Amino acid sequence: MDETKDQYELRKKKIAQLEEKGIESYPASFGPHITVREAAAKEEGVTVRIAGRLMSKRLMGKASFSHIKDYSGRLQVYVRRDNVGEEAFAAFKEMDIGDFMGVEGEIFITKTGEKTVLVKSYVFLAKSLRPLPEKWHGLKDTETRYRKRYLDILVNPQSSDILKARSIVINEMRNRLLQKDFVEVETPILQDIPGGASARPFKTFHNTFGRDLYLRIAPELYLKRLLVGGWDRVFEIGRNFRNEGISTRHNPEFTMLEVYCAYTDYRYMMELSREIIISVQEKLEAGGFKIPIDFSDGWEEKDLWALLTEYTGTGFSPTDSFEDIKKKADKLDVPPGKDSPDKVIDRIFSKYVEENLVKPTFVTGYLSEHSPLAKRSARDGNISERFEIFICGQEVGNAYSEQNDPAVQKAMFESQLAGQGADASEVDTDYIEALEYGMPPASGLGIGIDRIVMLMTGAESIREVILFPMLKPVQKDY
RNA sequence: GGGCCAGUAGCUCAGGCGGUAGAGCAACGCCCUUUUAAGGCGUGGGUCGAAGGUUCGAUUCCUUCCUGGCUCACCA
Repeated sequence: MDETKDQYELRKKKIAQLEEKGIESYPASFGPHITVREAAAKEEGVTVRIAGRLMSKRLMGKASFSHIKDYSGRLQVYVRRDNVGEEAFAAFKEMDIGDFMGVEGEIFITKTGEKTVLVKSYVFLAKSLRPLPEKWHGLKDTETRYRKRYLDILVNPQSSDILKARSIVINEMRNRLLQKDFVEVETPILQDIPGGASARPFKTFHNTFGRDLYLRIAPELYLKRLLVGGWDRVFEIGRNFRNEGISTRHNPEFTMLEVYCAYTDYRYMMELSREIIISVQEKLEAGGFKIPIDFSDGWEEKDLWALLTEYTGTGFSPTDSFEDIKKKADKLDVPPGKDSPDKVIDRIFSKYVEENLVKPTFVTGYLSEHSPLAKRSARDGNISERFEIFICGQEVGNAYSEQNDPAVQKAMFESQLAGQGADASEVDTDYIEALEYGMPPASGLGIGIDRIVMLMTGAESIREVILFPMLKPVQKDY
């Protein structure tokens, strides 16, 4: 039989059959109803109206048990010929798994103790033309899970949970900051001078202005302009774009929280970051998530150079010359390459130290020449007032006392530019001018939200915590 | 970009050291009014990732390519 060849064709024909019977295959709405979760909480005998997707169907001649799923959960429904009538029951038998329906009926409890809706009437709400992934194994193919995320979150509860955790994380961060009197702002994503970090930007073009623009690599310089304007406590949660490698920890667009607080220095940000992360953990745990790490322990401050010395067994000091560092890198089997000293240090750090920083740790002691936007330490001009947060061997945050001296800032920009060569953009003179009007002393913090969600959910890949991660574009005939 | 692994039915997976493939779920038909991975009997469904090569013959062997995953390099 040709008709049975293709499930898709068959289901399309069912739409025509519905229309013949005068049943709309894609009606506009269902009307008042409650969620599946709410319905499941009702007592026996209560009449409920619910709507959702048909996820299973166990048909026994003249009756059928099925499960209906909406965003709040699943509930069993029991459709009996004697309750809905012969015609409606025949139509129900024609429904496919994946179709949407709305039902009205009475709550009862089955022999096996499952709360169920004894359906009195139902309406067809939308047709599904393609068969859903397998009910037991779900959808496993990684590529398909990312490309067709709607199927992944539909049939794989663990995927859905991780991505919902993300929403809780962001909300909790936002709420905490709002409670503390921070103002949430949105600054430009399209920028003509991409600044605030060192990374290669994405380039785009504005037709009316006839000029190149860049997708931001960080919002930092705009947020600090707000400090100049007297907005003393600001934060932004938003997307940054960096035109660099993709890995299990890097997506070209990722979400950052950046916070700035006037009249405080980087020590304030230690407290704030700790508070934010712990409250996020508590919020998730309250929502039933099991967090694999205890974030309440740790939060010790450790010196970069002491850590390097401890874990490599080689003495490191901030006063080491580039030659010294290269020699030590060589001994430690780290290719020094042609990079600047901070990159070599970073590489040694990644290889020997990072994995040991399991408990939340504030790493301090970063060289000021490689932290152009940070203030120098009053005690040691070589060192910046800066820390990075490491948890579970991953860098999740970066903070410093903000450089607000326009002359020093300008000099830092210029020397940084000189060191970059071909890749360099230009000095953001507009930003320097803003500083010249005066910026209060302030501290700033950036937290990578994707990575926090990874830590909180135990996700192995950043792609598990981003709904639609960047994949190579393909032309595929589905 | 380098290395390793993978791609077989809508989904989850077997298999084949060369003779064009199987299971479960899903689908189709019949039976079944408390099932829950419902059950029973029966049926259909595949350019075995793509293209070349070797061969009488390739899904299987070889080469190249595509896609993905992990990993290294670079970055957050």
